[in-house]
Amino acid sequence: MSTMLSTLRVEAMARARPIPGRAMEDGEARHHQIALSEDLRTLDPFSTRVRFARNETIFCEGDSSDYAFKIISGTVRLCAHTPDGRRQISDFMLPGDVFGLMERNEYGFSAEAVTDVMLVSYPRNKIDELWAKKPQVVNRVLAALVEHFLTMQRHLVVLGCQNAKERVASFLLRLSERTQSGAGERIDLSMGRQDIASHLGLTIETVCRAISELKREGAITTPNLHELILNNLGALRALAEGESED
Amino acid sequence: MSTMLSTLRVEAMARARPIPGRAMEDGEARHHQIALSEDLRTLDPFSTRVRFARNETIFCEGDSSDYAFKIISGTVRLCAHTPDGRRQISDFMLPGDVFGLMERNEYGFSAEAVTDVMLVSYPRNKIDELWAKKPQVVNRVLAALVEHFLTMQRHLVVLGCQNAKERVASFLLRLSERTQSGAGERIDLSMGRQDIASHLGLTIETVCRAISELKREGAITTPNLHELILNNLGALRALAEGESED
DNA sequence: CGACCCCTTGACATGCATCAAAGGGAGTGG
DNA sequence: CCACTCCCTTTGATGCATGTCAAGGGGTCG
Repeated sequence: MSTMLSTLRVEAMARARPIPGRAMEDGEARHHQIALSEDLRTLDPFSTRVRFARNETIFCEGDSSDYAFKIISGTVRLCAHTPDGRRQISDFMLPGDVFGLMERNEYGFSAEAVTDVMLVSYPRNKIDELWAKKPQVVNRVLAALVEHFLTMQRHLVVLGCQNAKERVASFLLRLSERTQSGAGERIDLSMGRQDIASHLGLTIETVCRAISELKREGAITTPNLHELILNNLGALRALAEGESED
Repeated sequence: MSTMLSTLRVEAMARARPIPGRAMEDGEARHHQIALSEDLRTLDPFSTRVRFARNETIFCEGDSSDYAFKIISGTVRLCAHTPDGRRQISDFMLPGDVFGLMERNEYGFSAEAVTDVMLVSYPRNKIDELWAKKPQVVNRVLAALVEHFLTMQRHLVVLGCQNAKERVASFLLRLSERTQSGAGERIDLSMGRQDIASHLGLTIETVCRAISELKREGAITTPNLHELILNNLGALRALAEGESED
């Protein structure tokens, strides 16, 4: 009952299944995140609001991991840089997301502001104190880690198995699931095409062509550069989930 | 001191730095794994030895996650299957490795025997009881999760940024670091070429060609199909870590 | 010895990267 | 308010790395 990871599983079960398939998982992800966010709120007296401008670096891989961050507004990219200048964006963080929480002494990746962002920073030592006092916080952290984990695993499949159009479809679907849970269609594409490319292991040109093709097929519409409408979720899912659509 | 994640970080620090660069990280990974393995040993009375034959499925994605496993001997692949039959091997598990530990109700991936394997299975509920009694076990699990995490992140870079030869070089280096920590050269390539391909997001032919090319260049030697000698670690590292080698 | 399975190599096809240039959109200065 | 400029996106032309298809090679097991 009050055991450690079992609680995590109870939490996951307690949640009524909203939609079958992937959407459910994201629902759980958000659920855990909200719980975690609540925990962090008790640290508000020790937290600081920080602002970063577009393209500013929040921290670098290897920096001493003295703070965890929660996003108030804006978008952040988490990325790894290789010695020869290539980079891989492992994920984007949106408002409400927490990052830098599960590091060792040093951050394992860099964090950069995609847009102007407002963050709350929580000092490491206060976080440690918090979960020394409240063991159940550890469960939430574990839960969040496991979710993050599944997300990365899905992304491994994207990078390992999918072609350009499928990758873009996967990306758009996940973005839509993260922002509106409903079948809502309008997506805020706050990151540039180059960032999407770096996330999907493609070039900017290939991303553009894939988007254009989806537009031509009527699956999506782009009212402007940073906004996008999903007209045909079914077609996108067929692409993203690898169903042959003959 | 006896706080939760801080302990994890103390453990990581306490370890003297063995070798610079990636090897250090793997050293820490092994360290955590050994600690975790020790914890599980207290569960031995409840554990069962299980044998699986080559290519047998240990569990499927979606199965109820009633057991965690530790490998005694043999190799296991963790993989995701897509509806249309493609698959992505997220990682290989070697003797000493533990898997299935951080699942929710259901496993998030499938596990299959690459070779004949001998496993120890630990019942979920006993694990829960263990870390209800010994909170420091949770730290080890967290530490292991974080390590696993960094591993996946590095693999994201491999899949997102590297070409075929670089991928194979990365794979061989990691394998060598996991098995012998020294500059040892002989690697046991227990998995088939097709499995390597599925792990690296390539086809079997491309993997073969990359290996052949590395052989031609003298970087490696293949005494037989399932054994491989690294002759030139420097060249392989240059490839894997993306240093321009003009 | 033969059959099977997997690996290896070759020939060819193609999807994506690369190179190049034109097309918006937003901010700035006249 | 318009024109200019800059930055990013989009589209096109071309080349290359890797996928695909096909044939042969080598080891292992019956």
